[in-house]
Amino acid sequence: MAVNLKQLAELLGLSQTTVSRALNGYPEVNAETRQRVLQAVRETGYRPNRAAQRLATGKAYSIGMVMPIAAGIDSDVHFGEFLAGLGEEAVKHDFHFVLNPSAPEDEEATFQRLAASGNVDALFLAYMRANDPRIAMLKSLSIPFVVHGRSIGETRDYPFLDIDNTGAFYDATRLLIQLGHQRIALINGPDYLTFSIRRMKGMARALVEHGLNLDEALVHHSLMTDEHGYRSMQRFLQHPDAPTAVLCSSTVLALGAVRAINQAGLAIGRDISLIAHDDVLPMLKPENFSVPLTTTRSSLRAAGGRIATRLIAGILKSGDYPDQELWRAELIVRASTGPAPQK
Amino acid sequence: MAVNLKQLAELLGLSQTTVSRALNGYPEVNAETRQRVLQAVRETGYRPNRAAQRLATGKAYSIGMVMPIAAGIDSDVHFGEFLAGLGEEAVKHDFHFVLNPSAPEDEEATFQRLAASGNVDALFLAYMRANDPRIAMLKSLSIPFVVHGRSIGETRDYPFLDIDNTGAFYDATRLLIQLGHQRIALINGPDYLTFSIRRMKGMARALVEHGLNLDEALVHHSLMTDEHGYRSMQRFLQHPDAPTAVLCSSTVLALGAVRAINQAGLAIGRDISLIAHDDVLPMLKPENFSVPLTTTRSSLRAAGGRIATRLIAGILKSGDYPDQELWRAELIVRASTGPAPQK
DNA sequence: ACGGATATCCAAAGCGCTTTGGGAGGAAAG
DNA sequence: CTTTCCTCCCAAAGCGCTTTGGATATCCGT
Repeated sequence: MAVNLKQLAELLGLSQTTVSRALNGYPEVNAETRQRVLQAVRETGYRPNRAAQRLATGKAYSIGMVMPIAAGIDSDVHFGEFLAGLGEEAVKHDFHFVLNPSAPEDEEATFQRLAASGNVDALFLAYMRANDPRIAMLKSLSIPFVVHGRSIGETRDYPFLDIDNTGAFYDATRLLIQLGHQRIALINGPDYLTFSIRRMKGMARALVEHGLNLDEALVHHSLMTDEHGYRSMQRFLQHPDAPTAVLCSSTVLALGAVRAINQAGLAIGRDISLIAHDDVLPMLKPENFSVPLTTTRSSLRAAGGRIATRLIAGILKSGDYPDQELWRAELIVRASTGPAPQK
Repeated sequence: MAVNLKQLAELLGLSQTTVSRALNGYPEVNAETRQRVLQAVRETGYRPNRAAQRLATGKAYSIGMVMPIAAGIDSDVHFGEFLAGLGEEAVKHDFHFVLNPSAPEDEEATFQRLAASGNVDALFLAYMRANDPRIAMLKSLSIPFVVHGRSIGETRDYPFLDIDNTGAFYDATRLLIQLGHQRIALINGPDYLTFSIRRMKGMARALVEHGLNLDEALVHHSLMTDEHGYRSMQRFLQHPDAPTAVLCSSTVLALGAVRAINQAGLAIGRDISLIAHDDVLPMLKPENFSVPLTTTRSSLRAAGGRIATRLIAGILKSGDYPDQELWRAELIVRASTGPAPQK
């Protein structure tokens, strides 16, 4: 049924060499011939056999990732969404995954095994922590990798894709300050992850620039579940000098926060303003909240896709992508932010 | 660095044929010779090249799965845990994954593409629903598969691994009845998934056998998050004729339920009894609950591993595993169940 | 002692692709 | 008109494994 290179070459009256070259973009083939080849590919539905390519090129055509087995990580919506982006893109290029579950303490060994197995061409790393030791490890492994996020307190000489968390929360905070808010709270992700650290930093910077200070009592760190959002918000509302605005590190947290606010009988956007970071989770759209949410937006799925793209391009040496990318998050103002209520 | 078959054969003064046969368990090789070969493998650390094996055998050495992109599925802890089991086992045998994210409406096409790609030797299916159309689809695809769970209202002629959900909740319910409980509630998973359906059935059966009835007001279906557990339990407690015992379909649900009970000032195991189904999530152990939880236990991770094992054995035609398995869940009595309180 | 099993082993032919090392033919250069 | 240089194409050699189709040697019964 499926044709192979040899048959395709015969069909065209060409040699396998030429057909192979035409397909792989080598220069020493006539433009017209190349067109004929491409046309024939379309007609026959020819797809190169990956196993043969692997054997011939020594490439594995697959990317490895260590799946962390730890509380609140593999389990969370955000991970699934990111994985979806990665998977979508990988499948397009007919790339495989090697998913290696590993407890944090074995991670190092797992990476090494994976790299040594010859079964993956590249590795992927996420959930960056401050001074993350895994980066040095990966560098020593002589296998390409991309990290999602950035470490803190490390040299910056490794490939990454991150969003400008500092900038996003700086912008969000400044918007709130401009609206007159003085008491602003933060419901953040786990405190050891760098994105949380940076978001808090962005917020603090904006406050300081406007002569305000970050009140530590108004900052909560936790796994990003709706439950934690609910509890944090409840506690904030009980605070003697309750905040008039709150930043959430995820729409999932915001979900819980909104619930707490409603329960307290307050009006979002009037009594209290809310801005959430939106990872663009398909089942949780900020515009569908009862009061549409002002957000800093950056798609996690897109990030997953982009990382796959870069990893694959790196393996195939096709296309040229920047080694380090910092995506800006868009600040999208909706109804959940309004002027600070008068005392 | 790494030796290949040829080198290994030379080293041993044998032909590649013989070495290959020795390794793959063919009979036409002297026992002593085989030992020598195995010894040499140990010494050299020889590992067959998977790409070459793929090419020679036509097998892909990888298993495909469609990752559902839908609310409360890919996102949940249970999925992660299951995936971990699958991944662990697959990696042991040096198998790959092809993770194909897909929205429910494209699932069919995704499966077909995956099967046709020649990139996977077997498929895996989960989140069974009643009358699940995907089973007939997979059967028509002429590619081996195993489903996790069972459909309802379908012929039973397909390979599956399921746990005896009916039995588990039957047992749990009977225990509660024996303890004198008459009003028993159920906090269940989504109502369209077969495990939920069966658990409710098991519960109903036990009740009926003891002259009791399932009160529909005491049954909630929802995604299995701690939040939903909390809310359901809260509502049950407000019920005019509140239950004295509750079954939860997951320890995650139980987490929320326990919170609601504590908040209401009730004592677990005395004022109200609780039994949860325990998927053996490493970060949520029933014995670590403030009042250790009585559970029906069956490890999700083990199920993932077992499915990988079966799939792999099927591909390799090594080992003989039953085509259909129904695992019993163990009823483990801890402190959360006690005699029904006197009115 | 001999034909025929039986037990072990081997050479060689693929699997489908990439890549090396030319070769033919025409254009540009001398 | 020869020499050199491109341009475009091809034959063939792998990549590392499995598997077919024998070989060779041993051992059996008769």
